[in-house]
Amino acid sequence: MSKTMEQIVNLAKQRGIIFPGSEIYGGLANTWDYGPIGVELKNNVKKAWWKKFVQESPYNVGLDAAILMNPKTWEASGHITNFNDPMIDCKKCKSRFRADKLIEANIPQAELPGPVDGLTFDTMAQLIEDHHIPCPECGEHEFTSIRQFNLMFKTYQGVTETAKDEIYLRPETAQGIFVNFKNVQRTMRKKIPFGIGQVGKSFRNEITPGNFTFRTREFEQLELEFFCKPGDDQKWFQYWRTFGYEWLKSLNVKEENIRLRDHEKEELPHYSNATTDIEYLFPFGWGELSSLSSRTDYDLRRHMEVSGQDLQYIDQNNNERYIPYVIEPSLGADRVTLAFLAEAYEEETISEKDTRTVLHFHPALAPYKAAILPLSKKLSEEAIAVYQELAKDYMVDYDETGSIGKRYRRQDEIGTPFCITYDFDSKEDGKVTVRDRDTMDQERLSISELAAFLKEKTAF
RNA sequence: GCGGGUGUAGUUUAAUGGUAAAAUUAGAGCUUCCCAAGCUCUCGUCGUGGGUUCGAUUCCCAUCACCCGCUCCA
Repeated sequence: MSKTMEQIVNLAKQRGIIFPGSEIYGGLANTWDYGPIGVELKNNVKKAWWKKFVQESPYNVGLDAAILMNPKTWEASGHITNFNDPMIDCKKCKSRFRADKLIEANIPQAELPGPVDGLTFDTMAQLIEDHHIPCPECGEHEFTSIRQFNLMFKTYQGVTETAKDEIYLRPETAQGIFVNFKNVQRTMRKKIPFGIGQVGKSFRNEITPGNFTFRTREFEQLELEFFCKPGDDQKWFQYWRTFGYEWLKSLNVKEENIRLRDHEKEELPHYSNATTDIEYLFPFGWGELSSLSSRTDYDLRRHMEVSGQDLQYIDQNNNERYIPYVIEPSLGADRVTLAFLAEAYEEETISEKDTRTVLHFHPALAPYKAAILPLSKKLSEEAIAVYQELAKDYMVDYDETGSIGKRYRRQDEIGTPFCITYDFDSKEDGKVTVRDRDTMDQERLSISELAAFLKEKTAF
């Protein structure tokens, strides 16, 4: 059955998964707040990532670097040059273009006064004028002046707002890893190959955010920078490519909804010699979840140049010195969370008049692992005792309001995999009924069996 | 940022230049006791700010947000 973003957004708002940001003030464009159910889901996504990419990895360790970094970082990373786009608008058809791309496409390299990247806005405007470059959309030649779009958020360190104290919110978490490469390698006594994983917020002034939490200006990344010997990069690229793909599949993302897309040479970013996106088929179309990049030694080399520090790795075995190559499998935490939400969403037809909305999350991702539902309020006391016992180890819900059927449906809508009913026999035989969200199968278990059952089912 | 569209209970929809209605949801109670049952009661709405008007949810302007398209996307 088809699903739409609208249905997912509505359910998210209705059930405490994701709310529009600052809603009582009329909102703030493209900000979203994770509600009580959503924060559990997203935390579980982050936990599941950390478990496979850091905890269980024989190679990798973790890190949590600061969002605010020395501005030199962005000079070294290339963000100051490359995150600044010269934009120009056609006055006739209102289309917008990048002035540098317009010049590249219309003027042969040889006729330019230098590389396009290095041109001033004035020179670019003059070139567009002199060559009478037409609008690619409507063919007219009537452009606005060139304006600069900086995709990095600026703020000030200290209380005075002078240019000197201007700093940026990080546009990616990766640089926090690169600047700590030496610290981590030395303190953890790591030998190449090894990786550093990090989960954290990044900020980008995207021109067009949208599609719910898919593209927002504040977002969370799941990043791994994997350092290897130059020459081994292709091998590790393949390794992490499979690893990321398998990770998604192991969390119940269907194969037909994921695809790997290798970038053409022309669309490779300046730091990369190979990039593969993992894309997911959202209700609005294919969208990038993850970008696996082979970054060569670009980042460490640039940080060496700008900082003057030696970031080379010394291989003690053969006294070899080199700048490690980097493979970066990184994921968008909000995007992956949205993908799991979209993947899990289903409207099931039970009978002619009856449908139920179900989120078929992998139990490891489910916000609540189980819900305790007493068959009658007369059984509250005993049922609450079961709830409290389980709450020590699991995120569980308790609900005694309304009919039992309604309570099942409520839990289905937030993806709780197991509903546990405490009935009139429970007091006698010490057993409860466990109902499986997906199969609707029921099983009668004692409390100790229940603990083992949940442990097995929610394992990842 | 540009063009187009939309904005009425949590949700889906009505009506109206004289301060708004239904269903559903939510809450309380009765009943039932394993899949949205029934009954009673209750809470809850004109995105925001101006203007016109005796009076604006309705007309006008601005703004904010959302949707579609474009531009962009490390």
